[in-house]
Amino acid sequence: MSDDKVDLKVNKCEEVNSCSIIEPSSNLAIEKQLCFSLYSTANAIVRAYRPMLKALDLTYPQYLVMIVLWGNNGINVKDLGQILHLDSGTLTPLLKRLESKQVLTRQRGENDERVREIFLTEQGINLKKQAEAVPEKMLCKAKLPLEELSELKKGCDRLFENLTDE
Amino acid sequence: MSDDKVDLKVNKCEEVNSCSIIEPSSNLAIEKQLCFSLYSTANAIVRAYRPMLKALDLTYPQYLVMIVLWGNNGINVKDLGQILHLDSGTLTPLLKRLESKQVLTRQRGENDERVREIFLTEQGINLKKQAEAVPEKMLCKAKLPLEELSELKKGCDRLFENLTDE
DNA sequence: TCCAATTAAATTGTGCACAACTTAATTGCA
DNA sequence: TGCAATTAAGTTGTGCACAATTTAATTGGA
Repeated sequence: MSDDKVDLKVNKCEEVNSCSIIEPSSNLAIEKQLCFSLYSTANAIVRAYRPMLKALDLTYPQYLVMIVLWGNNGINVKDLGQILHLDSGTLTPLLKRLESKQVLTRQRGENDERVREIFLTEQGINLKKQAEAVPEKMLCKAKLPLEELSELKKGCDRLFENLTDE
Repeated sequence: MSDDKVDLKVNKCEEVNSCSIIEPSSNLAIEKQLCFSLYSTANAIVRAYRPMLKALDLTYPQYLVMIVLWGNNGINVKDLGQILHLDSGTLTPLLKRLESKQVLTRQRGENDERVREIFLTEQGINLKKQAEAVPEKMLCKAKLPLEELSELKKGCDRLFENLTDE
């Protein structure tokens, strides 16, 4: 039975000539799906960060929030969410956990009581020094030339844009 | 509304191709961006699948499991996990949810009582017909040439391998 | 043969990610 | 000016992902 429509096989539609008709096994099929590769790689990235970030007592999403704050101290939840593509349902509990770790505080906006402004504590500011070692370690783990990583990023960004703007 | 504050360091580096304010090393900055892009794109993919899979009453990880089963009916949890790069802590509850939806059954291996073999029900087998429409819709949403999607997949696979084999 | 080591799943607990909804403050316009 | 519409954040509930641990079955070597 032909599986050629069950999977988003990047190779399938390439031309009628190539591969998909030859081996319609579902195992192989799933290995041909871009979405599955991207999903698995994102999981692998979070796994790879985990031991490095453990020393900072941060998860990967928490690390992303801290990176934004190191450059935008006092940012509010909405703007933070626009940068990280996350909503308040994700950010509010995450920020509360970071607050309980004493790396930031969440203060009400003076002009607008609805807004929460996020400020780094001294501890949060100091964490940046340790964090600066992380990307290098990650680059080591990736074991790919910068040019290739850069191309990969461009592809992800283009796909993200297309999936996001409707 | 100037977005250049919102359009954080993490994104600035792509144009400058050199260091950001927060990250002194250009290489590290670029690398960091890739992980964030990939992570955000994976989230966007799951979001994009959601409305399409809702008609099948499946989540994206459940859909992946079903794809494997449509090609490997009777597979056990360990082998399923190796294909999908997921462990029993993720799969066991997921499979129980699929079982409660009556699309599969989980049976003990005859030769080895430790093993769980997963079998599709009639309902599960029939679901494949509806699922066959999904990949094409996804391809539409991606709005990118197949050649570019194929390159993107190759990059993800290479990165996944490097992050995974230690 | 026996029992320690290994193996396959399951369990427990934490932390996202997000849909759907609620709460409360602000805005705008009739 | 008053109040409906909008907005920002928070809440609730579901379902992953995964580390760490547990349970139970199987294997293998002394």
